Amino acid sequence: MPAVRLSDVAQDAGVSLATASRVLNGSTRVPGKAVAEKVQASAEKLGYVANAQAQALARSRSGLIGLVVHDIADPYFSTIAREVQQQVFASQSQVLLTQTDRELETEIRALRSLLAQQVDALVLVGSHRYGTESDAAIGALLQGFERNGGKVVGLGQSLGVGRTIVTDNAAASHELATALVVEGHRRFAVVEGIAGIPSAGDRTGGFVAALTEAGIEPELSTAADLTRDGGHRLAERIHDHLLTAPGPADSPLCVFAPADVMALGALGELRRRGVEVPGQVSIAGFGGVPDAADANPTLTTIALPLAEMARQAVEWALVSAAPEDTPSADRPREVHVRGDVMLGESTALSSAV
Amino acid sequence: MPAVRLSDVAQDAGVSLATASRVLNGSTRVPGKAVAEKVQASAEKLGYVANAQAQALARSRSGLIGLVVHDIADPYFSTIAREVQQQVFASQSQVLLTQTDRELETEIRALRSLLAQQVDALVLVGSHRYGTESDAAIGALLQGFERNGGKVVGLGQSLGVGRTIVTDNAAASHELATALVVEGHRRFAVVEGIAGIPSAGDRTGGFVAALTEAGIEPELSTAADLTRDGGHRLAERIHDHLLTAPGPADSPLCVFAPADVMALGALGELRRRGVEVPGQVSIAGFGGVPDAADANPTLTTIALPLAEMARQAVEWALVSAAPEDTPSADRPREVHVRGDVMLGESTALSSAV
DNA sequence: CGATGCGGGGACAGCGTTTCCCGACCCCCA
DNA sequence: TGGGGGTCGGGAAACGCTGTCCCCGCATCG
Repeated sequence: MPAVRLSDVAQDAGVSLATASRVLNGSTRVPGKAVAEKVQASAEKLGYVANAQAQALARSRSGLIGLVVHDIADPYFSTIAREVQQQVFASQSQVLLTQTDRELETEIRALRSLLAQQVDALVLVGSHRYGTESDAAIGALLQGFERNGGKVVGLGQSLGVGRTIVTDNAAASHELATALVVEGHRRFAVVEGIAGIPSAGDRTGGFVAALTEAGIEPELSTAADLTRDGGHRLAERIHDHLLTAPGPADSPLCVFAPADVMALGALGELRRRGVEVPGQVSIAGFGGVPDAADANPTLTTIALPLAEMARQAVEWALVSAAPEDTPSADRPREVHVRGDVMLGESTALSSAV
Repeated sequence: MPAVRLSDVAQDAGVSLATASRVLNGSTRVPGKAVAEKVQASAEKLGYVANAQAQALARSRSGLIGLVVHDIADPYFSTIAREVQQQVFASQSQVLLTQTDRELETEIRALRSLLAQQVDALVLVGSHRYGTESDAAIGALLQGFERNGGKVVGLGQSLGVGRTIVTDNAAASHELATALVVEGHRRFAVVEGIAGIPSAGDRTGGFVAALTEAGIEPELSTAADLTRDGGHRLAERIHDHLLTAPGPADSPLCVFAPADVMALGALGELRRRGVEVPGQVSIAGFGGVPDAADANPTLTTIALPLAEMARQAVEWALVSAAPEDTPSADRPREVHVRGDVMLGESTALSSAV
């Protein structure tokens, strides 16, 4: 009835606990072939499954990786999560999934429980900027974790602790805005930065900076969540704005949503409201989720190599804690990935259609 | 340097290990107020975080829930996963995420590791049908798990073990097909059942059955993965088929993809190939993911209450193992959820446009 | 032929908690 | 004032496994 333990196997095989353990796990000491086979047979027969908790306790290594995302239903995060889980699983470890909902409190709770679970490493995707006043608690948790031998990998932006895979949000958005202006866009709407989510702010910031350089000021800046539903809300605002400020008929309003899922939501809602995209409104996103390429119109966005980023993160998360020596040359603290401007149909101008 | 242990706290507070444990966890015995506060203070001061592994070992309850999905990047699964994680986390437990990639071997490995982690419950989403020859291994694992007090919840179809939240795939698809025929569709293409994924087969099966009742035979049946990319492939086949069998101009070919993500992928690829949807081709999916409503054209699909299903699953997964008595009346082994036919623009007929 | 290795197996002490059991103390009632 | 019941804190034994140390026996070398 109760699960079969290692001692059961050892007894069945007529060997000691130590020997059974050595056989069934990758110990440095390899037992004799005959004994090994006997143990294997017993384990098989009894259906032995090692108790990972007990192993973790004894080894002080849990084989657990904590993954922290804002919202797993967002394709940006789920695309990354997919790859992370696969890689981690391939390395005999497990992924503990947590979501923050973009709430600082939730994130702290999540980190606390991950630490309690003795995760070997933490992969934080699209997180807050640590080191600022408000989230000192998180910074402290992370630093304590690292000091105790845990590995921290940030995906999307710098953490001030651990290693990070960063995209230059501002630069990419700058590039995107420039491209759009070059294409002929003159009227813009952006999403206001969201407190605690600097990456979104950086994106909007870079975008606006490029506009400023081109002598353009966004005619609308509105706040909305970085979710599909936030996109719906954004679309409402756009729609309302268009009623009061239709502008020249041949000049569509170009909307920049700092997350693809938001842009996709906006696309849907705009269409529901009878707004033509492209045509009356252009829209661009950020992230390069697979959905963007299949959308109608195809979504203009910044394409990030999400799978590669995830792989890099896992690689870092899984390196043996041993070589803690040279964090400089061949062991960079930070890697930059480029986001490529992908001009889709969603920002096409009528002259170009 | 090493993490602070309970004994450190006890020592700092000048109490015994037992007392400290009682204070810092919801024990039945409540220690004296003065002592409790002293312990709390010490814990706070030292930054004590309980070692969940050790607790699990001592309590023989890990607080871990194993979530098994085919592909977390599929919005169907990620929508469910979102809700599952939230609910589980709200109950102080954690989610261990695994993906099967629709591979039986991978699923077995995943289950094995989840069992090794001593998960309290298993939530299997869109899994295989157990009890058949090929996956007897999985059935055995699951039954052994349940016998040892683990809870098993299947989401999407019956497992033959544990409790399940089922949708009548065949009936819903039947209804969908009927609705499409009523709308005036006469030419159909379906996706062949995929070995090991009965739910997809059931869906196609129900769909085809309804067609047969209407005296219609699908003119194309093709195999493709239940993924976005499978949808792309499906679109290729459709496109090729249309070249050889264009059919009457006013009668579009209606394609049924047994997963929304597949339908969405097909939508994108068809458009890329210059096929009009609706118009030349109609397309319907299954699942009712949020993306379907924002798509252009909006996707005809069977809308499932994904969030509710997830909540029910977690509720079952978290019930205390105690009341193992009445699996009949108020504790049903199975709950059925209805899928609603949502007719979207993707299957609109020109006469109806 | 005796000493020295070495390979292979076993005993045992943890790993950090929980929990059972026991003893001490206090309060109340007789 | 003494005894009984109830409360509250501590000691210690698990929980299932790993890893260190030790021991035994055999082969090899001097």
